[in-house]
Amino acid sequence: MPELPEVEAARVLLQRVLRRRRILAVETTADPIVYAGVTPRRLAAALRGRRVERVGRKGKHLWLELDRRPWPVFHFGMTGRFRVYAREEERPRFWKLEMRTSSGKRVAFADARRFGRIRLQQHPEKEPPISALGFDALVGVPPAAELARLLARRKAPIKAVLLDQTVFAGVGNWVADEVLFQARISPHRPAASLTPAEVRALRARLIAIVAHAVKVGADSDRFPRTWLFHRRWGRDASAVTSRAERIRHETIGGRTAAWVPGRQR
DNA sequence: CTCAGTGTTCAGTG
DNA sequence: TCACTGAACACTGA
Repeated sequence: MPELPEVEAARVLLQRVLRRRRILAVETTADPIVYAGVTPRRLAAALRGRRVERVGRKGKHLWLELDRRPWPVFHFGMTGRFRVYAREEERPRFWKLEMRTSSGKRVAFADARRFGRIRLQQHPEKEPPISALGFDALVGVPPAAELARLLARRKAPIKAVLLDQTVFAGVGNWVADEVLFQARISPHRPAASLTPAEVRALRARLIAIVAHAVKVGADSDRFPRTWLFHRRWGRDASAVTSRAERIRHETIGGRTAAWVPGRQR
């Protein structure tokens, strides 16, 4: 579930469970793919006994700020998630790391598909991949004039540019489609072809969509019924919006785009 | 059995 | 050098 709103929901959850608490015990698995450049032994040693001061996030990356560096950095890939529970038997399937806290709770990072990554870094925000990100789509969206300047240099389809994390950090496939749907812009439009009014609309919808999704804890049942989100899944040729407009599915920028030709120009 | 998929990276092309 | 495209990655679930 991991675009910015889902990762922010995880950040809030972890902050609630871990903040100002000590990590008493750490369990690891041997997964050389998800463990990116760090051994289970080093990761456990870095975490055990540490106090969590706060939990940080930029784009789709999340990290724990401990009372001593280095810090663990998590990327969720397609299927990464955190779970909080009380007993070992409740450990989620595909768990990669479990921390037990001074409150007795357990926190695990799990990832079925293994596109997720766990790193150990001295200064996460100053090192790749986080240092290469653009503005954060929740707290860092620039003024319309500056955003227009960024887009003016790009001739790729706006859908592809929205997914470019070096520009819009945190935007993923469903957020990008939702923004273009609500702003009434075709995903095929070269980014540089957007008018100033369209850039303003795109910016306003991005801010509103991300803010709402975060406010409801990324619980999609609480997204407005008019959102494309509820109807975009599965390449269903008969899919329609809440106003009975036909939804088209096609590959743009290497991803499935769901959009409404009758409404997006 | 086949295919799509909430993401990123890398090789190849122009 | 840079922007862009498409394949590859690993695995589940429909």
